[in-house]
Amino acid sequence: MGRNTLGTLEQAVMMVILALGDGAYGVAIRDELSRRTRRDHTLGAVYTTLDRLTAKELLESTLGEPTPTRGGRAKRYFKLTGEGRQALDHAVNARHELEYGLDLIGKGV
Amino acid sequence: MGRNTLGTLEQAVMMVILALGDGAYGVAIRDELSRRTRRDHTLGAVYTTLDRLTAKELLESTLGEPTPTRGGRAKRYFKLTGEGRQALDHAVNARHELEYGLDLIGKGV
DNA sequence: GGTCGAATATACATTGTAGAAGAAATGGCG
DNA sequence: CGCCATTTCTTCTACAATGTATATTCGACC
Repeated sequence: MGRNTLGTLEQAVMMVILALGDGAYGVAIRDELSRRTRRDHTLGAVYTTLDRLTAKELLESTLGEPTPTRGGRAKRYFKLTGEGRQALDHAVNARHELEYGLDLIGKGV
Repeated sequence: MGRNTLGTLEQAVMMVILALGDGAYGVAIRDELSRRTRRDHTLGAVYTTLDRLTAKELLESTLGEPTPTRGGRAKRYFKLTGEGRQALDHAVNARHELEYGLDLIGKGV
């Protein structure tokens, strides 16, 4: 069984999906991601990550209905699978283990 | 000035270096890293990361004295530069921003 | 048809990871 | 004493996985 290690962006995207709940589709994910990280992420980067996570079965997606607005094409909504949830939890725990005992000057918080 | 984004392993290595203080050299870093992440990291992986972070001037290193024990070759000690400290802080803050408001405490789903 | 929101395809750069090889030190034995 | 096996640590090299950007396609309005 291959260990499911997660990259920085992958983790970020998964967290954003959790934060968005329903309503987590490509463009919204990109926007929220950019907002939270204060960095400009391109749509391509986000979609590529979504695809890869889906291929690893850490995410699953469903196609929604078109919305009656100009350009209102059907959106693809993403959510974590059980496995995805587990992988993210593991990553978060590992992270905390690493931060443990360190005084990282997090002033922004 | 290129943005200094940090990968998962890069951040982990930097945190371990902070945790080790003096005494942060290749092998010790590998061991502590493996212990904290509960994963087996090879020396090659660690040294490559150390090299790259040094090239980006996020780390600096000094060569120590040989120790009078069998195989006691001189060790190379690493520590964060100011820039490295800054980059790590930024990464940690971004992370917190992402975790903010999420219920991530995974009770083994 | 034009253009707008959304998604897919493609290409290349950076990071992650492993295994093998090279260097410097000591200890033991002929 | 000289020398080589052994130990510890570092460097080199190669390839897989992630990160990132740009261009292209798709479908829905007006």
